[in-house]
Amino acid sequence: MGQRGRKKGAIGEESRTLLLKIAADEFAHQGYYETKVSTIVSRAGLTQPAFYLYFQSKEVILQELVERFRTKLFDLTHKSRLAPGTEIETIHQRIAVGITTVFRFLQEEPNLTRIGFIVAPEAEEIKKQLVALIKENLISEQKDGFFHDHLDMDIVAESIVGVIERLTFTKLLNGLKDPESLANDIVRLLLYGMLVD
Amino acid sequence: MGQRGRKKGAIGEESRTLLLKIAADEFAHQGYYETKVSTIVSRAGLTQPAFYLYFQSKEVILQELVERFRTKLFDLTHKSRLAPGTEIETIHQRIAVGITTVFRFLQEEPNLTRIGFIVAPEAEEIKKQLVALIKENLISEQKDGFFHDHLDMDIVAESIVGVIERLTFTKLLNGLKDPESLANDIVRLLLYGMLVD
Amino acid sequence: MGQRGRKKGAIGEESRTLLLKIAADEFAHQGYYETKVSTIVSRAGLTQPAFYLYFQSKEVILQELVERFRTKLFDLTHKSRLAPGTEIETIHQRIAVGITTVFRFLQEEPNLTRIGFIVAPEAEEIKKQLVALIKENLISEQKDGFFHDHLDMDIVAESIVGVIERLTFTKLLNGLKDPESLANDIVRLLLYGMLVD
Amino acid sequence: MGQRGRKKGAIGEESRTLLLKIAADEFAHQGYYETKVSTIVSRAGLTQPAFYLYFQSKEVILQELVERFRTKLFDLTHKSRLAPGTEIETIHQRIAVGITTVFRFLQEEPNLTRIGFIVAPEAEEIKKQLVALIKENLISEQKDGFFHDHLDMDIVAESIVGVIERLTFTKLLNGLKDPESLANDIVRLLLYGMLVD
DNA sequence: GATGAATGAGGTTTCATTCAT
DNA sequence: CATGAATGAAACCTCATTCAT
Repeated sequence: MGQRGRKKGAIGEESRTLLLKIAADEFAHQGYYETKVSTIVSRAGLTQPAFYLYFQSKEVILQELVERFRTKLFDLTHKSRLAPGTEIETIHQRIAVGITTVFRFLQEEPNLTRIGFIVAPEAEEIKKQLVALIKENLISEQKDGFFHDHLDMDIVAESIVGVIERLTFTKLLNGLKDPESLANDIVRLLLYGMLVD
Repeated sequence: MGQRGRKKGAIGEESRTLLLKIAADEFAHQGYYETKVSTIVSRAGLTQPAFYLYFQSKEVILQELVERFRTKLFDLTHKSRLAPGTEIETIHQRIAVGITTVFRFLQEEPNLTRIGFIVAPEAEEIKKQLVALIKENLISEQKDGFFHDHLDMDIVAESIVGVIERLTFTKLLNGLKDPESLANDIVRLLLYGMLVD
Repeated sequence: MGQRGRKKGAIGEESRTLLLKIAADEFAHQGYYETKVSTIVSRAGLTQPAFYLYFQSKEVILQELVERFRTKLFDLTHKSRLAPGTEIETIHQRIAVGITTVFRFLQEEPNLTRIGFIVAPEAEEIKKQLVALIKENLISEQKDGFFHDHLDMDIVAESIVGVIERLTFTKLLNGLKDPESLANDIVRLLLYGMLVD
Repeated sequence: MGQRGRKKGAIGEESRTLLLKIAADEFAHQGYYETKVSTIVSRAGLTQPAFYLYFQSKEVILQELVERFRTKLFDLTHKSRLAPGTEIETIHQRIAVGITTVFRFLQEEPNLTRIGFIVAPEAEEIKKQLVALIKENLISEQKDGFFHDHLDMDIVAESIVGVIERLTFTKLLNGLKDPESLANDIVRLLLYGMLVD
């Protein structure tokens, strides 16, 4: 399809996408309230009414970004759960892979990550869902005898999410560390503990 | 005491304190932007100009609350560091006590906690300071041979703060868990790990 | 007739007519300002620019509807005046027939009626013309000795229009009464009065 | 009370009253949609936010005016009903007095009248209430044998309101006729009819 | 004949903040 | 110490209308 081969409505779709991208950037870096529709459109080379051609309101565009984040995040965690680890994998490896996957996604979508974890009104809800998912996995592995019986997997799951969140913003998104090594750090710490025996 | 029996200035100080308390509540529960000066003053039984008698601006009153949080938090962690643990204490106990102290404070000041950890623009900075403090302690204990050499104490400190933050909001501030047991959970998890040997 | 069998322009005329009809409906029921061009075109299955293919502006389409109403209304009253009543007719009958004719038209064009009587900026002007017409008739009949000399036919004509307008909206357009009986009610009331002799 | 004797809040009350008065004028002459808050406040020598100090919205200030109209109108018709006509009064006089009272009020409040009868979304409702009130009176007088049995008092009441409305705008509010003579015209017409016996 | 895309202009409303008393 | 009254600034949003295809 040549440069004149634009599909019907292609240019509108482009504008919409552009607005979404810029909005994500603004929301991520300025927060909801400091993000002005006027800024978004002017960065897109458009005027204000154009914004309302594609989104009902400022709130709604945020929602769209949040849903995008939520969906991708849970799709991915779901998929990674189904992907059967090779038999040989140690539990360490299996968990590390899961966490790596999450980190990879967060790294690929830094703006959505800031939005979904911080800016969104539903941020807490999203994290809760993540906790629930992780907790499920942990419990099944606990039943399999991998983890101490006395561990409260709710607390552990919350902790993991707390750690992931913190390291995401302090080490991952600023390029200080990569997904793999971060995941490894976490797994090693949590599995074996800090104490010298 | 007659209507003129109030000590001069007392009532002003009272109003100021009241405004601060209400502002903390509003900021904590509505966030900065959804907190309206008009709401604060009306809850205080005052009028808008009265607000500006005590605080230069909405931003400034937030600052004051943030500084209050920061100061208390670091005073406390400082003091707790100086308080010499009994010789006999295990490392487990020593760390647990430190974390308990932090949790106790956060629990006593739930509004300031939300403000210092979430609402404040300097939230990240505050957490970084906390990380630094914890990291110092950890390194010294690592040098004393308590912890594995290979552990990156920066990551560990970040993780601890991440865990503390998360558990504060999901377990502590809503009364689901108390400081001691939370601290214990954390210490046990981090010191000994999850793995069955 | 195949899909290309339409006579050129036919479809354009159809669109124009459709837009007019829908606009009449919207103006009649929502008023001028609550009627949105976007609504009109979308109800017509068209897009906004299409609207401007047929009408210069929202104001102009209203004008066209108003003129349609005005023309029809005065055509009809004119014609009904020329149609010679049978010699035998009582004055009662003659007037009743005139009013019936008006009501019939208003009933057939409820939307135009609402527009011409309420929505149009020229509503007052239109009613004034109607008053003038009626007044002329009345005066000639007064000269013929049918009506009391002392009656101010200006007031009477205004009254008749007032009554017609009110009964149109409260009894005619909602189907509560038909043109004939309404006309009769009016004529009886005005000719013979309410009083028991 | 001297010129410095202003009661607390007096000046605010003045602004509010002024805004109401100007708004009434604007609504009456420009209609709701062509009335701009900016015009109202600038005519009052104020700025836009001042408007919202006294009224929640443009819609609400219209409502307040409408209610003012409605209340006054019905208060007055109520009172005039209770005021016992002298025994000696003819039915003609009694009715004329009632209509005169209404006209006097409409004349005193030309802006509210335009608002209540034309501009208000509830205009129709208000007129309906007026019709109901008049109808009641008429029926009781019909039972007393003053009026023909065959008259449908619903139609008559609607007619009276139609006439009042029309004559108000075409004869009363522009000073062409006074309340008394208008009322007389109406009563004479409706009671005795137009026909020469 | 019709559309996708966009805009100019303007309107209502909100809120932190200040002035004069 | 406090208030009544007001404002500057700006945000979001709507709508009729047009341009280029």
